[in-house]
Amino acid sequence: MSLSSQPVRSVREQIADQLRNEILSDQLPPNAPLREAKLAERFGTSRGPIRDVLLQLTQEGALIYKPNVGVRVGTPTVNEDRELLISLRRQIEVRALDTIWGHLEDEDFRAMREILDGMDRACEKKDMAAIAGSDMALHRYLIHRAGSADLEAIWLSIAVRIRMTYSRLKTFKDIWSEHVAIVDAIQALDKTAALEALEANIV
Amino acid sequence: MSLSSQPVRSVREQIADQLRNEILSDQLPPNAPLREAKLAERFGTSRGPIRDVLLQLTQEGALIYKPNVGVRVGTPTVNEDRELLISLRRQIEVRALDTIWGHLEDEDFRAMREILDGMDRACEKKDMAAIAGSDMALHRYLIHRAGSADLEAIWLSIAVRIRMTYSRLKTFKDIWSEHVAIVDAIQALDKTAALEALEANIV
DNA sequence: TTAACAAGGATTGTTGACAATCTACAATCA
DNA sequence: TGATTGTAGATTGTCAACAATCCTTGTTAA
Repeated sequence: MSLSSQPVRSVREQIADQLRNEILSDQLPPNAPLREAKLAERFGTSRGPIRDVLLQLTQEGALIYKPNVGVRVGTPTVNEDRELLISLRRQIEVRALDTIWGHLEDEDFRAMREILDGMDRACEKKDMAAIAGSDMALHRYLIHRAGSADLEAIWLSIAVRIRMTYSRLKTFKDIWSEHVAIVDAIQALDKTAALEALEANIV
Repeated sequence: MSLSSQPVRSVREQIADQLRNEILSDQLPPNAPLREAKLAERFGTSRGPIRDVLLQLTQEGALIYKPNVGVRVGTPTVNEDRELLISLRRQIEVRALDTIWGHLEDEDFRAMREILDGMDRACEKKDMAAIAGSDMALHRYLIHRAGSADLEAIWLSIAVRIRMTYSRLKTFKDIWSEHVAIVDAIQALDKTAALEALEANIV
């Protein structure tokens, strides 16, 4: 097949991804208001599709909706609640790893390496939105390959609320290295290393 | 204060609750299509608010959306995935119980008893939508009182996907009794009994 | 008989306009 | 001076109309 077989992504999906990444990377900081009309102008649509996106992101946990007032960027979950969410997220990711173990193909590793390449470039450019997006995309790829849309949706809802922080790492490159280690261990079929790398990454 | 202080529920919220209950009780069976125009007629609104509701329920996990085609009722999660969701749900509910333990007031027990009365009436009438709604409402009350909107949203997303089944119980009255036992144990501050009743209920 | 194509109807997606609600600020009153 | 009220502008919520897409059925060709 010589023609591209990339899935066509809907306008809604693209806008949602873009805004989610901006929220996850703090480009849109907690409590920042989002205005339908401005976003419609920014993305070249009418307000209708923007409303859909804002509603989706609200349900995902990225935004807080107030009737007749609008939506604002939500505050990340903290303290014990965050600990519980991290624990839940880990359980889902470990389960996904179990499910896909030994079943990934060359195409899968090609796709994950591609995500890592994007992350590498984002780290070079210190582009936090793209870093956050790649981070999310890699983990999500594994969940997605495990095949349960339900677990994937719940995982997303948790991941969005946790808001990964990168302050524990010294350099941008460390963000990338940590994720490379996960993929390397999976590809080498070293489950102990994969689980360790994965759980060390979700904190 | 002699005037009612009941919170006003938005039209969207009321429609979402009604449809969710119908889905949870199988009145709207898996794979059944939902049509915007028909629902708009049924609820006396335009299609816009209905689209909002359908999008919300889709994100919650009750509906499956297909671009340009519409939404259908989702299929409950089964097998190992369901086991994991039940485990996650239990962890969230146990955490909520910890958080509220010893802090509930007379007003809370009045509210929960009121939900149980509604469940009792629903059982008499064998009204599955109302039973499912009461079941959800009681558990959700506890989560809500624990004070984390994030955990509440994730809990809802899990609960909707699990779809409680009542076939393990002999009579409609058993459904109610099982929930009475939970509230009784909480009110008596008997934590062991509360945890046992709660976990036995979520299967 | 089966597969491919065309057409009509059903339904969703988008748009712009109007109605409803909220917020911020100024003016007035006690 | 602080509290209350009124007003204007910003923004969301809803509506109806039109555009786009899909599904179903019927027809035709191999």
